[in-house]
Amino acid sequence: MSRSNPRVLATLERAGGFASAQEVYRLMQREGESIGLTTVYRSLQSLVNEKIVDVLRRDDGEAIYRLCGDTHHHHLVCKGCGDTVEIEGGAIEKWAKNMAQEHGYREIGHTAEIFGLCSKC
Amino acid sequence: MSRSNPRVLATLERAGGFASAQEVYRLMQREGESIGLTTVYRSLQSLVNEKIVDVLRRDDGEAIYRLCGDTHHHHLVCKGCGDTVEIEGGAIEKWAKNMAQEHGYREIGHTAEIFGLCSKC
DNA sequence: ATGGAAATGAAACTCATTTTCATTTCTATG
DNA sequence: CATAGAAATGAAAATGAGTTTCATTTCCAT
Repeated sequence: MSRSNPRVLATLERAGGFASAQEVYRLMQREGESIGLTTVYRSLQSLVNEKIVDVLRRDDGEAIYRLCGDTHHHHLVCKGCGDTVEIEGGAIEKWAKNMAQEHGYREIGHTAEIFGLCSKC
Repeated sequence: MSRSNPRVLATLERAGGFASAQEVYRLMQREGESIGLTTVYRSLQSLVNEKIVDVLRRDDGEAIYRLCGDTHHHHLVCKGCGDTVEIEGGAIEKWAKNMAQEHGYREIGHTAEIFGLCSKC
């Protein structure tokens, strides 16, 4: 198993805590850091597993990685500019739990994202 | 410009109103329909432009197409056997609308899936 | 008919992401 | 210190979704 390369995390932070793997890679290259694209992907993957980083998808399907706080939350993403708001999902948690119970499911997880156009777009 | 091929729409309907382009294509092939992958993509694209169909993204980034207006529902998926239950999401709809309004977002859509282990697994 | 516009699909292409595998770097233990 | 095994690394090849190109076919309107 690979562990997350700290330089990747540092770069993601420097990028405003929001970038795709390719962007992180290009950024590191441009700043003269010697690293392989494979390692960038692996590190981001590890950061996701360690729940230090969150993955979302751009409209074109490219994965974007984003530093996130530890409270479990959901996202409100603008389809226009990609701006993201972290939101509480109390209602969702309950809904998920209810639905799961109703159908006899255990060890529940869920995903929920809202997307639309922000006031600026 | 191309127009949407009615057989593609029919197949998407038959698929439960919810499938990726590749799935629609494979389904048509399996059922002996003669069609090219390109046409499937073009037709789905047109259906999206005509707002007959909606696009979402799977977790792996693959685009999935969904009939609009179709009373929209969510899925409860078993991580073990892949069994899927379609569920109502009234609570989610309200939550999404509220959150969006609260942050000044318009033209809202959302995704929400629950996953866990079913009673058999 | 017939000429042009729209539709079609095979194949080549793009591009993000994953896999493979040989090499390098650590690290624990003798 | 030596050194063997484990983990990390990255170049290159592979994968797979989606797009583009272009030659061919199908549709119509005249």
